[in-house]
Amino acid sequence: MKQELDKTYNPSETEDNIYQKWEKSGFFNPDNLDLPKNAPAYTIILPPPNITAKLHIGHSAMLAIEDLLIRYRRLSGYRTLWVPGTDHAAIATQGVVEKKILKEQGKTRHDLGREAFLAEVWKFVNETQATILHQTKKMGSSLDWSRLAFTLDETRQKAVTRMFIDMYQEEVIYRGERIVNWCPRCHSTLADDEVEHKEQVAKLYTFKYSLDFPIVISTTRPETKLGDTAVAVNPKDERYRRYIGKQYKVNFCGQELNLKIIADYNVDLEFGTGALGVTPAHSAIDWQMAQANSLPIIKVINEAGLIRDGFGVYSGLKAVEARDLIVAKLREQGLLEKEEDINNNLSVCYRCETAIEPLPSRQWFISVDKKLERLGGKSLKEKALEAAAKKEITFIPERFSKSYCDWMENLHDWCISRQIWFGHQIPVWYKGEEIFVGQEAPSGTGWIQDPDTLDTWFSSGMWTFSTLGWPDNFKDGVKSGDLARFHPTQVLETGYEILTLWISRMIMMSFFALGEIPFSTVYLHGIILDKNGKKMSKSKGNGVDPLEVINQYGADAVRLSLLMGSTPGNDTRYSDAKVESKRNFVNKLWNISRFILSATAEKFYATAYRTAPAPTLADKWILNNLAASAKIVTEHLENFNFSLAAEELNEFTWNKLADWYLEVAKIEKNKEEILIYILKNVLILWHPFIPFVTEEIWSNFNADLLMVAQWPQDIAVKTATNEAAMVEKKFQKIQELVIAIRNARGENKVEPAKKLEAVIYGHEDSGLLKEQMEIIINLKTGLKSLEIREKGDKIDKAIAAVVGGWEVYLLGGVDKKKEKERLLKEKENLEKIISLQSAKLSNADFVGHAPEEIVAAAKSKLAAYQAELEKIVKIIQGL
RNA sequence: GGGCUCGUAGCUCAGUUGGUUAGAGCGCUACGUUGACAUCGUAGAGGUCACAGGUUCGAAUCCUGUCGGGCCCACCA
Repeated sequence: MKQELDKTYNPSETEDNIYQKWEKSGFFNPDNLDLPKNAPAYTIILPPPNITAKLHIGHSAMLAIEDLLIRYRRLSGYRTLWVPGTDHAAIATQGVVEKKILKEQGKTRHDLGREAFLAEVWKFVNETQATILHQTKKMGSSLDWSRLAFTLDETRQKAVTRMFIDMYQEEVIYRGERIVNWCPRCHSTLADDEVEHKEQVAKLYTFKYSLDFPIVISTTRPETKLGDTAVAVNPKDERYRRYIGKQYKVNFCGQELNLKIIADYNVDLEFGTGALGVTPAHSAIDWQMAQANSLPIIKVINEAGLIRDGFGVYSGLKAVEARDLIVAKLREQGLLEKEEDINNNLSVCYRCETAIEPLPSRQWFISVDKKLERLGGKSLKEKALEAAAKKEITFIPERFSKSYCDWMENLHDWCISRQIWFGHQIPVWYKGEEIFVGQEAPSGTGWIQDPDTLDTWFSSGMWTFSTLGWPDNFKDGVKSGDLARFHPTQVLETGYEILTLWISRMIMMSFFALGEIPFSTVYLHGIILDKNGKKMSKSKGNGVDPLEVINQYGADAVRLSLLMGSTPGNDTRYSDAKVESKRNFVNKLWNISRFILSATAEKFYATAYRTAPAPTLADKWILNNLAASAKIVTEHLENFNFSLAAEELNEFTWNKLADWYLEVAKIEKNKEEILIYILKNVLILWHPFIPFVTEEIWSNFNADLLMVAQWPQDIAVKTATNEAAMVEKKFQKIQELVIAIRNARGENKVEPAKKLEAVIYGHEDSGLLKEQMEIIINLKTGLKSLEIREKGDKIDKAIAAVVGGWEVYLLGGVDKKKEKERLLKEKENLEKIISLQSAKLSNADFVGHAPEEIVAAAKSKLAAYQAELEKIVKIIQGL
């Protein structure tokens, strides 16, 4: 039953219904798509949002881009899969819940105990997860919910455990002692990238260990000097060269130290005294020096940030207290030479901002350098670098390939154990000195599981294949099921800020598990800043809630505003005004459709959208433009130029279809088939960008779903190329003429009510039909009384406009004097342009070097200008 | 210290291997709007493409340098 559409589009009334319709259809799941057996797969695994909080507008941008890619491919006949999921975000989540129970119950996690605390975390996780999934659906995301995953669900736990065991057996995972970033408050290690640097003013103390020690050193942390085992100097430093290799016994504030003088290029000659006390246990760089020089390691500070036993009066003190005491003692002994303020960067925990204490500790590591048989004798690092170098994985924009490689080359072994409770517990069991690695404890009593959990990136690093059924779908090196059909995936789309954190890990994990890349293209989007160009953050309160914006403007408008006017890898600013303008466009499209459907009888609704009906001039023009635009849009989408694709479509839809063709269609008859044809194609082309409104309009005249229609990548251009060009030229002339008439009318300040008359002289080779001229000009200018005469007839009225081969005379309200002035000015302009153009053409280099078609264009342009000039000169003489 | 990035209209941004007169949206000005759309239409104003050199017949685009914004990494003993 034919129904008139509402005057304005109301997103909030339709979006939920449309989404339900999509879900019910089952087409989010590629298994339900009606496709030939050999249809190529197109897979994107959604970067799982952290379940620490609800989604922000940045997530919306991610969803908009990925859904665009997915919908475009689905329409293009791919076996399209987009897998949803969420990330347990171990440390971050535990931190949020710890804060929550401290606030609500006044308890710490230790008060609750591991089991009760984890129950609290899971409660929180389930609530947030529901919110996130709801928000994701509101954006219109065509995710296959039947494959929903969580980085810590049962399936993923199995996969993670298996990965750990495999890596342990290949000795990629090992247990070792290392300097780690230790947060004394969180009681956990932090990865290097979880450490933040805070600028501060620190005291730099310059002193001697004892009176009989020859070298003066500087430090900001005198308390750690209790564990010094060497003094390092730069080998180039003349001042200290003679000491290198010597051993000294000193008494430093009551502590006996054995100090060796070593040479190391890491020592900066300029800083302090150019000599550095080496404390292997409490500085990463000192640890390296200690390894290189086989120095003993003395631990001074414990996990609680207190001085350990065995350091006399200092034992049990906080590090800062010990520092004061030592400084006082040095001063008392006259050893302290200088005390000055310096700027330095304090390493702090990214969560609680507690100062990091570098400590040696037994942790689990993944070796990135171990050569592996399964990788043809190459290491994970080498394979990961090779993938980028050989362009097996390409980056968009390309510059991130360099960042990735730089980072990868400097990568050290990855510490994967964390001293927190929420996460994948390490599948290692201890009984005294015995150690067992496996899913379950071995038989026998007394086995205790390692209390630590895995770094959250361990499980998210496996995301492309743990979501596709690994390890069950991988036996004896052969993939099966989803893994065979969808891995490697096509695109990994995410923010550039986790290029190193996540992407690098996924690549290494995939090589280890499957020997292949996880994805072939990495598309990186920028950050959405607030309207002042500042990062959005909870503490600043400048975040934008996607649901609120969707409620106000509709999901389509939000999507389009995030997709347009932005380029990969570059940050963009969010503004309501932009969303509003996109909402206006959505409404425009709605009204275009409303007009077409109301002007079309129901029996035409079935018109095929794959073949174009036979056209008149204006029809040919719009069809050529549709075909050309479809081609350009497709190219832009293939090249990830979403913004340009949308701009092209916008230009076609608004400026060509609505502004010109629909106006023609109001006069010319029998356009129903062609209108439906165009509308269907326009809706398909727009669907990946604005799925809701397009599907809603489509449902008014189609029984099937738009989301599985056929992309017009090769719609026939009925006219030959040269004919298309001619059509375009003719139509352009009409457009120019119309605009000229409007201008003339405006300049002559003629009241529209006067219903101007005009006489238009046709040029013999303009190739336009009088009737076509009449229709369009009449319509677009409001000139009701229009007369078109053959050239040669004389008329003594003032000329208003000259366009191409056409002269327009307005029969009323023309001031001859004014007109002459105007024409003289135009003449002057033309002469200027002509002289410029001739100069250009007479330039031998231009003709010799510029492409032929540009030279030809310049020539014809010049000819056109000259013709027009002649005409104007003639008219001026007549005035 | 190393690296990346940006500087184009009042604002937010496009501009894809250098090529006719540099674009869009918003804002602004003027005019208009009786049946697709005021979430609208028509027209207009507004740009030394940060600056200075260079390469080229030709530069917003490539090179060098300067200034200014942003980001990342490392180090800060």
